[in-house]
This record gives sequence, C-alpha cells and structure tokens, in this order.
Amino acid sequence: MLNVRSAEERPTGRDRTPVADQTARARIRDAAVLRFATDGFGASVRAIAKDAGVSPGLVMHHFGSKDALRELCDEHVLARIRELKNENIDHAAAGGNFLQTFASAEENAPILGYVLRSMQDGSALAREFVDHMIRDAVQYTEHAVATGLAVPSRDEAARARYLTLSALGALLLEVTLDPPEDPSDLVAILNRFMAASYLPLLELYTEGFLTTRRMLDDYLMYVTDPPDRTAAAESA
Amino acid sequence: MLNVRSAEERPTGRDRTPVADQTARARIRDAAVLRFATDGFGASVRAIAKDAGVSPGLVMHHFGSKDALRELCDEHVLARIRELKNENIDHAAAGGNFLQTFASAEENAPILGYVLRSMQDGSALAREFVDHMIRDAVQYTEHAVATGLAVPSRDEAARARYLTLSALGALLLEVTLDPPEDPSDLVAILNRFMAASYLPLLELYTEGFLTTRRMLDDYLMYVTDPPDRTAAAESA
DNA sequence: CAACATGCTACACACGCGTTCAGTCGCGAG
DNA sequence: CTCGCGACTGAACGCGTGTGTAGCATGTTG
Repeated sequence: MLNVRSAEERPTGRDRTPVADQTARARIRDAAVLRFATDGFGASVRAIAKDAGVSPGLVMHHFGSKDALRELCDEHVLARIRELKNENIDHAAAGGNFLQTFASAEENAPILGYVLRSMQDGSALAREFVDHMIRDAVQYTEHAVATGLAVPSRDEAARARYLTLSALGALLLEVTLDPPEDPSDLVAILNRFMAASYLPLLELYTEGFLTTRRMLDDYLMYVTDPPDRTAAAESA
Repeated sequence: MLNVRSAEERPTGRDRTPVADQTARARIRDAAVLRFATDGFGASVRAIAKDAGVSPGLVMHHFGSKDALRELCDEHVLARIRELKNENIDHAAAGGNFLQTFASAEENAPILGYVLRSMQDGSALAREFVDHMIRDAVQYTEHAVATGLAVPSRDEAARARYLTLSALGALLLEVTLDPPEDPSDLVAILNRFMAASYLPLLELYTEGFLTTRRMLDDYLMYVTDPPDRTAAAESA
C-alpha cells in the first residue's frame, strides 16, 4: 500500500516508473498523516511538503486545499483501521482489546497518533471512530453476557458506551498530559499506560469498587421515583 | 501567590476611581478565560480585547504578552478552583464528586470550560489539576477502604489514578466529541453525561463487570512470574 | 526537430496573528 | 494654571499562513 523501499523523492520529472504521480500523492498523504499525528492539525502545509520532499504548491496541485488533504487523510486512516481490524478480527473478538493489537505494531503508530489527535480535535473522524468502538463494545459485552462471562446490565447500551468512553478517555488524557515527542514512542507510552492501569482495571471489573449496594439502590429508587422534580429540572 | 479577594495591588497611582485600573485588568482577564474556554487557546488577542471592550494594545500593556495573559488566567482559574473546593469541602468528601458540585453553579461554567480546554491542550494547568484530583482520590478511597465502604486494592495509588483518569477522560472525550456552542451549555452537557453514565458507573462499581476471576488471576500470575520476558521487553 | 502535455517549483498575494509605538485623554499634584 | 504620569487608542510592523499563478524541465508525440 505504501512505498516502503525504493521510492525516494525525485526532485524533477520522472523517467520510467509509471506510478510517479501516484507515489507523489501517497508520499504527501503519508507525510501529512505523520505530521498531523506529531504536531496536531495546526501543522503547516509547508512542513508537510518539506517532509514529503516536495514544494508546497504541489500539495495544492494534488489536493486543492489543506482541508481537502485532511479529509483524504481521514479517509485513509479510517480505511487502514478497517483493514487492520479485519486482519485481527479474531484477536479483537477476544476482549475488545483491539487497540492493543493494532498498537503493538510500531508501523501503525502514526495511525494511532492520528486517531488520538482527532479525538483531541473532536473531528468527524473521531466521532466515527468512537461510535465504531462503542458498537463493537456492544457486541462484545452481549457475547460476554450470553456466555456467562460478564454480569448483565440494566442498560447494555449505556454500559458499553461508558466502558468505551472511559477506556478511550483515560488513554487520551494520559497521552495528552504526557505527549510523546516521536509518534513511535506512542507504542511505549501505551504500553506504560496499560502496565499502570491494567491491574486496577481488572480489579474493578472483577471485584468492583464499592462494598455496599446502597448507592446503586438509592439511584435506582431515585430514577424510578424521583423524590423531587424541581431540584432535577431547575437548570435543564 | 494568588490574590484571594478583590483587592489587588495598585502599581502606581491615584485612589480616585478606585476600581478603574483594577477593573480593566480583571475585565480583560475574565474575558480571556471565557474566550479561551469557548474557542480554545487559539483565540486571538483581538477577540479577547473586543470582548473586554478595550483595544488589543491595552492587553499587551497590562499583561506583556499573550502567554503571560494565559499564565495569569491559569493562576486565576486554579485559585478559583481552590476557593470553590474549600467552600464545598464537605460535599466533595462525600464521594469525590467535586466536579458535579462546582459544575452545578452556572457561574462556574467558564472555569470548567477552561479546565477542559486545558486538558485538551495538555498544559501545565491540566497536569496540576489532574494530579490534584488524583491526590484527592487517594484520600477518598483510603477513607472509603478504612470505613469498609470500598474494597481494598492491591495498589491503591494505581487505582486512584485509574479511577480519576477514566472519569475525567470520559468526560473530556464526551465534551470534545460533542462540544457546546455556549460555555453555559456545559452544565447541561455535564448533566446529560452524568445521566447517561451514572447508572453503568454505579453498576460497575458495585457489581463489577466480569463473572470470573480468571483474567485477574492470570494477570497476577503473569506479573509475579512472567512466562516470557522477551515479549514484554522487546519494545520498551 | 518542433510542439505539446505535465509533474513540479519559485514567487507573490492577501490575510490574520502577536506585538510595538507614537500619541491622546483625564486627572491628581505642585 | 501648568505639568506629569499612567491608562488607553489607532495604526502600523514583521511574520507565518493558505493559496493562487507563471514558468521551468522533462517525456511524449507528430
């Protein structure tokens, strides 16, 4: 898919190599994904062009505008994610640890970094990605409940959503507060985060946190029969 | 470190119009906090000046630079948070729902928005705020364990950190993916998020998620006696 | 060989940014 | 009253940005 080996920059025109046009586009696109992942979406077209070894004008020539370039990057990243997912669908089905599987390969670090930047940014890509993760989580938890591996919930959809948001959110916050200089460090950071969080996560998932059902029962009582409407609706 | 009440220093001057000098500074500062919360830290000095009803030059005259203005905003927000915390220390001690208590007042929406923007940005303020929340969580959980309200953890610090990161991260992700147009909507969004997440959170905290201890035991076994060192240390 | 097509570059333009500066206004002091 | 001083303004500067455009170099074609 991407020009790993022989495709260096060719400053002036192409000779043989009928894919010259294609590779230039792809080179710029990959450089943009990496730059966006590294510096955020404020990265300049000039920096991307420099990384790709071309002039800024060529970027416009191929993509029309920076926004169009970013949209294409979004599509590319999303397609790559789907690809990786299909490849590792057996692994991912194990426990929803799709992130870990596709972050374990260092070559995917730019993709992961791009997705995280999108989450910081709140773009459509991020929404789509998170929605996708939530839909997957619904399937996983349903399956886990059916096989007796997980306790049932009063609202499976809400639980799947919460579990996904909290897991992704914790990772996002961690990476944001302690960002890697090099996207390839992302893998290391993610591993460090997993190492620090996996025990409390497993504890929480298997042993819970509270010893008493009082808070939960109180809340359930409150939901089915709110004691005071005005207090709940005063600022809505 | 921080000017608690309304009386700041008066660098030069006369005491007629006792608040004229002061109000200008404060008005710009408050406008900056609000703008930063609304538009992020890319907001222009011109926009802030316009909101405050002054010229851009005056902003520089008072604060020296945009970065200095932001640092002062950070200090102001942090001081305000400490204030609110001391006011509601009894409420906050209930269950760590400090966020809810100080987000319930609509007047604090800019403060909350500013903190969330800082988290997106990963600034020092965000780090300090999160660290503070984690330290509080350690105290709360310790107290909860001591009174038998919470189950003990094999690593209290790691659990407190994970619980805090997941809660704040979920909120951050929610707000980022579905940002409010008006910071005052933040309260509504936070309430909506709480409404959607509180049930699964309580379920998870009291009933857990997994029915079997196998994953936890496997992990504990793995930690104390790693089956394969190379796989774990290959990319560290 | 001459004409054309095209991947690509160098340059330029308009814009918004943070920041600077000369100058005005209002007011207390001598 | 005059003076000085500090808050304050409006215009400008320098810079970096995204984005057009003219032109160069090269491969292809009649």
